[in-house]
Amino acid sequence: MGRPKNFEPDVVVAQAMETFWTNGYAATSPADLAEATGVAKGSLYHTFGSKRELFDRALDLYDRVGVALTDEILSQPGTAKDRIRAYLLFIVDSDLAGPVRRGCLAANTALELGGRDEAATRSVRRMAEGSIDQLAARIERGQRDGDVAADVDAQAQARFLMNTVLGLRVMAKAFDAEVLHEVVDTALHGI
Amino acid sequence: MGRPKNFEPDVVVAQAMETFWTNGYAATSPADLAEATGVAKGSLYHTFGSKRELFDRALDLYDRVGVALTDEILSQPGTAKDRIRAYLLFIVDSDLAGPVRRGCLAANTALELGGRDEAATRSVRRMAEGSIDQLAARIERGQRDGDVAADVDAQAQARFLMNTVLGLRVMAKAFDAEVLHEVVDTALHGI
DNA sequence: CGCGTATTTGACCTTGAGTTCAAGAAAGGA
DNA sequence: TCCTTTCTTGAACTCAAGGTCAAATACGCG
Repeated sequence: MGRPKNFEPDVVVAQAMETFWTNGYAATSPADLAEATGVAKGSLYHTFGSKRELFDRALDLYDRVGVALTDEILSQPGTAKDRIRAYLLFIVDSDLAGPVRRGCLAANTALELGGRDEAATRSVRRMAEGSIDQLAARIERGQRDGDVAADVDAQAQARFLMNTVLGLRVMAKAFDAEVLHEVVDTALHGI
Repeated sequence: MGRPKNFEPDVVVAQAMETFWTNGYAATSPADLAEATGVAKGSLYHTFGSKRELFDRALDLYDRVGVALTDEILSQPGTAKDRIRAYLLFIVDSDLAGPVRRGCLAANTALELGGRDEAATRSVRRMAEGSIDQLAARIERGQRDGDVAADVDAQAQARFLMNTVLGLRVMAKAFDAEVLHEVVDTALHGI
């Protein structure tokens, strides 16, 4: 009953995510979103309530995609060190591949809204903790497999690697591949 | 001749820097700046031309202060590793000390304007390269002093440390002292 | 003292952001 | 078929951002 939607909310969220990712939260206007999604402003508000709610859904999608991608890369065959290197290089290279250096939506959000916006800070923290857990799990598996020394503190290493990833996404805004790859190599010395 | 200024431009730039640092570039309005500095909007425009030019001067001040502070910390007595640790801890702790986690003005700018704004990207890159040079110089001094192994690549380590600093300033938005201190310790393993 | 110059200021202007809404359109059910 | 319901849409609204300006103000100088 009622007129059917003529767009897929999930698709719109994905398109909105791209727009927010490229421009940042504040610099993305409802008009931009309407143009990017092909859905009129009024419809967007009807479906999502507000710009902020749409953003929350976009951030959530970003998280889910990121977790899946991380999992896929880390679980391929190889030592922990190799897989984590592949993970870091993947981040660097996909960042460098696009026409615009967009960095990480979550990190961008942390810096743009973090501190003032309580909810945003919590989301970002939760996402970071998720990534840390994925990395720690892979390091622990490496210890069981015998390719990582037993005395390595997996949790500490994972946090450190998360920190490196965040650094890389900032560095990627201003430095080129050579420098970033060197940083990746240096960061991996501890594993 | 003519009416004298009744404010010190340098002081206003410093106050503007604080405001931009706390709120971000876009989220700081001319009205905010007028309130923070105690100077009317019209006067600000008369003296500085535009919000953007004021921001450029604020960023420049931030850079000069940062360079001086870094130099002071790195040149105090101790091994390279100890001094760099002190530097990292100083950044973390001063970030955590304030009521708001403001991170690094330069990094915030890089993420907020980087990519779209060519001039901002260049400024930030130049500032990062300056910090890298300071760190590299300190490591090389450590090698001459004999407290850093001769086979360490000072430039690569310095870039890596810069990356770590940027990561820390993002992490500081969402994590607490314990985690950040642990990251500092882990990052210093390579020196 | 009055004149020219440089500064100060709040009022004013334009533009666009974020949101709401009334009217119309497309479905199913009676 | 007409009605109800749900969705669509551009117009319209409010508010504030970023910037301009004319009038008022304060100094040095002849």
